[in-house]
Amino acid sequence: MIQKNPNGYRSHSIPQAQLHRLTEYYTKLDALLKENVVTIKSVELARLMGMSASSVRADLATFGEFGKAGHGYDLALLHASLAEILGINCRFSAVLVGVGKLGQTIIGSFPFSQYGVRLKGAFDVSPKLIGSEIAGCRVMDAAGQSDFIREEGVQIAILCVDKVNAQRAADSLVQSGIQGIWNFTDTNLVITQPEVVVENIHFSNSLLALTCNLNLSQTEPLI
Amino acid sequence: MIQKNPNGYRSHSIPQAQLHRLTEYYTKLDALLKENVVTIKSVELARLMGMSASSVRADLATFGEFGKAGHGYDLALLHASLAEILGINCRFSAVLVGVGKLGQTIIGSFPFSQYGVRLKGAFDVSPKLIGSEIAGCRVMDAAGQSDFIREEGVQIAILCVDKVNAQRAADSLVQSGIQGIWNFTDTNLVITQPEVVVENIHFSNSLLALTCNLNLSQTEPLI
DNA sequence: TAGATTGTTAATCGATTAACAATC
DNA sequence: TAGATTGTTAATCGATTAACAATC
Repeated sequence: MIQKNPNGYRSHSIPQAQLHRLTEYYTKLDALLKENVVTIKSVELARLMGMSASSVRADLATFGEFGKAGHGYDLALLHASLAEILGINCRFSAVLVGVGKLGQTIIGSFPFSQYGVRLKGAFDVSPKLIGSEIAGCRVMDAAGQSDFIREEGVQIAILCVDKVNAQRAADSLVQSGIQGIWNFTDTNLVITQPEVVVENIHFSNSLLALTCNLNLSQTEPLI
Repeated sequence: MIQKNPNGYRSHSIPQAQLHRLTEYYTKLDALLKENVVTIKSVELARLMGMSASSVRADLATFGEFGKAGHGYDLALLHASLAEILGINCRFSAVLVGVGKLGQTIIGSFPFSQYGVRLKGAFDVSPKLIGSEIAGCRVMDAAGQSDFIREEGVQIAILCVDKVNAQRAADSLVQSGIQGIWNFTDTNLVITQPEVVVENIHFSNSLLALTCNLNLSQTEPLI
C-alpha cells in the first residue's frame, strides 16, 4: 500500500512500473526545462508521454501535491521534487566491474554526474588494463575490489563482465556490501538478499522483444 | 483480446508486459538447454523466473499447448516454439546508424546472428569513419542510407546517434521504410506511424530507477 | 467571480493466482 | 490404474480512467 509519509512525497513502496514511469517523467521534464517551459498541465504532459491525463495526475499525486488547481504544474518545482525522489541528490558512488568494450564505452560516454552518481574506479583481471586510465577513471586489479568497495563505501556496481562470470561476480559484490547492481550481463542474477537492488539492461531480451513485435505485425497486420 | 489462430501459437496482440516475459522465458530456456535439461515443470520454471506456477502456465498456454499433463514441458519443443514466436527464424536484416563509441561496441560485441538478425552495414557522417570496417561491418556515408535501406529491404535500424539528432534520424528512417527501431538514444521518439515498432534501451532511465530504489530502501528500510 | 485544472473517488478494466477437472 | 501436472476457470487483486467536488 502506498502511503505518504510526514515529510511529504516519500512513499513506502512504489510498484516498479510506476517507478519506471517516474524516470520517464523526469527525463521529459528535463527536456522541457531546457526549452524554457514554465508550467505544464496534466493534459499536455499526458500527450507528450502517450498516457492519459488521469494517470499523470494519479502518478504525481502519489508523491505530493505539486500542482495548482486551475494552473497546472510548476515545472521547476516538479522537476526538483522528482529529482529528490529519484535520488539524484544523493551522490551515490559507483565502481564498474569488467572493463571490456561495453565497460569502456560506459566509462567514457555515460554522463554519471548528471544522475547524481560518481564513478570512483573500475576493476578488471587483465594485466593489460590494470593501471590504465579511461576518461579519468582508474582501472584497478580485481583482487582489490572488495576492499575498495568496503573502504570507500561504494553503493553501486556496474556489472559488465562476461555472461559466464556474471553470477560469481555478483555474489562477490554482494559479499562486499554493495547495495545496487546495474546489470549489463544479459543474465538474470540470483540475489537472495532482498535489500540489494538490481536493475537490468538486457540487450538480448530487448532485441527479442523488437523482433517478436515485428514478427507479429508482419504475420498479422492490424486491420 | 488474445486469440489463438488456426496455425497454433500466434496471437492477435500480446500485451507488452507478457511479450517481455516471453523473452525472459526464452533466454532462461536457452540456458537450461545448454545444461542438458530435457523437461521442466511449471513449478520449477516459475521458481527459476521468480514468478508463480499459475502465471507460467497461463503465459505458455496463450500460445499453444506445449506441456504434457503429468510430465511437464519438453524443453526443446518449448524452446523452438518460443524461438518461432519471437521471430528468431525470420532472418531480419539491420543497419546501425551512428557509429560512435556505443555504436562501435554494439557492432563489435553483440551476437546478432544468435537472434536471427543480420547486420548489413553501418552509417555515419564522419569522413574518418566512412569506408572503414568494424568487425566485418562496413561503415557507409549517411547520405546513402535511405537508398540502401530501400534497396536491401532492411527492416531494423539500430539508432545510436546523439540525443540531439535522434528524432530527425528516426524520421528519416521511417521515411525510408524501416519497420523497427532499436533505440539507444535516451530519447523517447515520436513516431506517428503505428506500424513502426520501437524498442528502447534507455541507460539514463535505467540508472534513475536504480538510484530511486536505493534512495527508497535507504530512507525507509523494509521492516 | 467565472473559468480552469487539480486531487480524489468510484467504476472499469485487465492481470494474477488458487483451485480443479482434464489428461497423460 | 494411481499419481502427477497440465490447461482453464472463477475469484482476487491491482492498475487505469472517467467524472467531479475542491480549489486556485
